[in-house]
Amino acid sequence: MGRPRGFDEQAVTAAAAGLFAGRAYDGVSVDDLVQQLGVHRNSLYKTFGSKRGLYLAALRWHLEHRLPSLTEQLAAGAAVADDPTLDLLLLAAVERAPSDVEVAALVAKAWQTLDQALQRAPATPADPPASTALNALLGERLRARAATASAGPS
Amino acid sequence: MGRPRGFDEQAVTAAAAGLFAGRAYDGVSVDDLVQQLGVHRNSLYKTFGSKRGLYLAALRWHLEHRLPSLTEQLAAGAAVADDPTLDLLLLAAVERAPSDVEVAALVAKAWQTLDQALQRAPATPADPPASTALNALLGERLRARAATASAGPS
DNA sequence: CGAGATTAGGAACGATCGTTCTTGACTGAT
DNA sequence: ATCAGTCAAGAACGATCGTTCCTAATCTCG
Repeated sequence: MGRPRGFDEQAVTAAAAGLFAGRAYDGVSVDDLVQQLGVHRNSLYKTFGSKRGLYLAALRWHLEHRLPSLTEQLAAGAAVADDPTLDLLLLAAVERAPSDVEVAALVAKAWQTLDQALQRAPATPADPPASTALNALLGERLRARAATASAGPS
Repeated sequence: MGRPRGFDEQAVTAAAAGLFAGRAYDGVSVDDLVQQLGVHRNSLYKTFGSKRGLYLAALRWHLEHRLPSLTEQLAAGAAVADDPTLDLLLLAAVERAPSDVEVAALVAKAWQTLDQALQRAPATPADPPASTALNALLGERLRARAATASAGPS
């Protein structure tokens, strides 16, 4: 009953995550989302409730669909240089988590998953804390991100 | 000639850095700055030119005045858990640097300084790349920050 | 073929953003 | 004392923010 949806909710969610991985939360306006995702304002608000709702959905989607394969790659020792999932997590942790408990919870869960995956990496002789491997990875990605300044001041 | 300035420019710069270390750039409004710093709008714009000007001044000030002592502590092996300088750097690197080449340059310079300081840390038997120590430190601070969710969603 | 329901399209809302302007109070040098 | 120059106080600006509302267009089902 009623007109069918003209967009794929999952595709939109994933695309939104791409935007949120590139710029800060406040740097992505609803107009940007409407334009880049090709979905109308009304549909966005009907489907996700609010900008924050879309953000949370995007974060959740990435954590659920992309994080598993990412952890596999990491556990296999592969270098994942520019995975957008890491960027999304980085931004979520630094910028959103301190002022949004729901984001903080999602980020904490992601850390947990990644820690477990990295601990089963090619064994090190000593026994480092479970977190050191992920810390190093995050630091590395953080620096790589800071080095990719593309646009002008504002 | 003229009425003397009613505030200490360095103190204001430092205080502004404190605000920018706590929230994202877009999350700190000019009204916030005016209110928290106790300096009038006009004075801020007269002194720093713009919000971005104040941000850059704050970042530069912290890098020039706080980073040296921070590197000393780090080189001495001290644990600097909650230094606001690190938070400011973290936020600058993740959120501002990708879209502001000037911030990116400052951040890169800070990395360089910290790398050198950390490489002279209590010698490790092997010879890790110069960056690994800092990477670990950044990762650690990143996670600590994400875990301190205080305020509600919005 | 109509009801009923849900979408797309786009204008419009109040709030807040960064920035500028106007006015008057204050200070230091002449 | 006077004048010039700076600062303080706050109103005001246009732009943009996230969100809502209204009006068709378009689909499914009886």
